[in-house]
Amino acid sequence: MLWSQTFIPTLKETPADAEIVSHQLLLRAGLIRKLTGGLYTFLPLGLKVLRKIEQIIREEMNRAGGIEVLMPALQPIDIWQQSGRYETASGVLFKVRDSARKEWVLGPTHEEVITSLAANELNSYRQLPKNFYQIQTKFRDEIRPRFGLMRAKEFLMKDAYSFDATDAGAMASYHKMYDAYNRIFARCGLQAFPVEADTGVIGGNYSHEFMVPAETGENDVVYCESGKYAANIEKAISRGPAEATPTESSGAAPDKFATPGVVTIEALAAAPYGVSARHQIKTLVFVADSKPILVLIRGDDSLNEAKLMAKTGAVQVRQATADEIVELLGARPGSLGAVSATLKTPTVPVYADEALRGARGMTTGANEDGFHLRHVEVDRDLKVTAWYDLRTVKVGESCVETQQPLKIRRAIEVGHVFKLGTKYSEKLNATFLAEDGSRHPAVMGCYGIGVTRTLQAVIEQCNDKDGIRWPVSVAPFTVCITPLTVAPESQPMTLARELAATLEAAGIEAILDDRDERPGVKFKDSELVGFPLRVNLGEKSLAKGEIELKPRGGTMRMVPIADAAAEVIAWVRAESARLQG
RNA sequence: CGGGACGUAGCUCAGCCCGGUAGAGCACUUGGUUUGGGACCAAGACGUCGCAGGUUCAAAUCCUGUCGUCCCGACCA
Repeated sequence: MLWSQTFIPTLKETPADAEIVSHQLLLRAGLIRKLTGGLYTFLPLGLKVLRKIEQIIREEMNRAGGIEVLMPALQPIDIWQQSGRYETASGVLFKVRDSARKEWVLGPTHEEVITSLAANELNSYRQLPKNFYQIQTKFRDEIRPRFGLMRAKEFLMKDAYSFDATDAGAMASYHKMYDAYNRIFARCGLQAFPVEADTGVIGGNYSHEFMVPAETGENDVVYCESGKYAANIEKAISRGPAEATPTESSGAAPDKFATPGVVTIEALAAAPYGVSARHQIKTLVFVADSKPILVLIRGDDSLNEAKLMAKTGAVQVRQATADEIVELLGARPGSLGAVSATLKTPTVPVYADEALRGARGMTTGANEDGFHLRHVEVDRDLKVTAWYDLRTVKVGESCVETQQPLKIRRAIEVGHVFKLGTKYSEKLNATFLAEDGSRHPAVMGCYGIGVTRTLQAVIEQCNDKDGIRWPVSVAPFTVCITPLTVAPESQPMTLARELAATLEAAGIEAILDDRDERPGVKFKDSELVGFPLRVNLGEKSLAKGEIELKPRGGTMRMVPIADAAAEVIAWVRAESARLQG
């Protein structure tokens, strides 16, 4: 491929609306251009990388027994109503109407479609297990598109769905995908690792996310350095708070005292009150599926809303408004409590974090503006509807596996595997006949990879001050051949054309920079775009009978003209071998 | 949807406070000189100052509204 014959609009300056380095480099290296927020055009080089990642995914999915299909992006709403997600996922659903005013959705994911297919086509245990996958554009009405391809309204996703006759079979399918994902990301040159994850709107009961460590990621991962424990912070557990919850009893009854103007944990912890956060009970009011609930957390902990949703089974949870709180409790935020005697509405459910079990000598709001209660004993003074682990794990807490201190780091989620169970197969009647003639819903799993996000994650992980450093497996071109003069019959250009032809014949993709530009421009561009190996053909070296090999980010090496092609091929083969998972 | 910032040439930005001729660098066109790390000289082309109202003799500049973009929070591959 000749550079002049394709389209690589590099930018010397950083576009103003790109915040993170991978987004900046996507634009500067001429891989993508924005149409509008959350929607991007892939330019030739970006598309080449995308196709390479797709191909790696396809190879590994096929190797793991996946069967490729292609489902409609435009979907009827009835299957979404049947699964119940027309409501629960309505926040991300793009809805469109046809000329007859009939409503459709643009698929954000395909459990409904594939399960409908399975309902019709998979009727016998003899047909199971099956794992269908596709690589397709997804549409999500993201509340806030962000960071270029990281969170877009439209993005390319590989999604796979497994159907098994038994739970054990479903676990086996799950682990096949888990292993395939590890290979896929390794082959893409990414350092990605699986962590335990919350299942969210998709539902199900077992799940891992594949995370790429990066400061710009949108997730916090809690992990133990032993490697024995890693989980998304939404799901993570520990052996509890570093400091124990107070349990010593003074025997005194709850005592109301005036705290004018005190509406925060910090204010109550400060003089003249001096009630440390650990001795306070934080009372939060939420509306869960339209019903108010009270949530109790130790004063120095923070609530994990994902856990709240998961544990209570609520589908939609939001914080109550100030007006709703006053109506429910008769006081404003800052003076709220759950002590039974102070509750205006005693029937309201009270969910308490495990860390508060047996707590005594606590202080909490009196449900009267400007007053708190002290000497509160949870078991004696409160009626707790249910105890759950609701707190967010903090750095340094003890690992449940090893008791070592836990760490937290930011990461980008590039893949997610779920064991779904029979949630969708039951709702959409995907049942099969077992050997004994009994009918059962298929046991399902679903498995996603954000292909476009993976592309950007590679850039986020592989770059330096000069630009991108593509792993050979996904580089748009493996070799950039750079003649320093481009007159058609010049020696550099003649040798460049020969080398390009030889590499092509060896199955190595090369781009020949035939632009009549000064060497500096060509060097800068090739480094910005990030081709793994550049071959310089300049009169200076050629006069000594040499050609220059410059690996991206490595040191230049001279090789005799006659050996150049063989040396390049050997280099590429060695690099490729390193990335074979 | 809440909070913040910003919309001026293809790109990066100045001008706005204090109203009065719309600017710079890069990119682009032409000619010349250069040619191993984003060249130089000269000439040129490129703008409804996001949009709509208002105030004013006069608005990029002041006021109101609106649209868009980016960042922080709730959502997710």
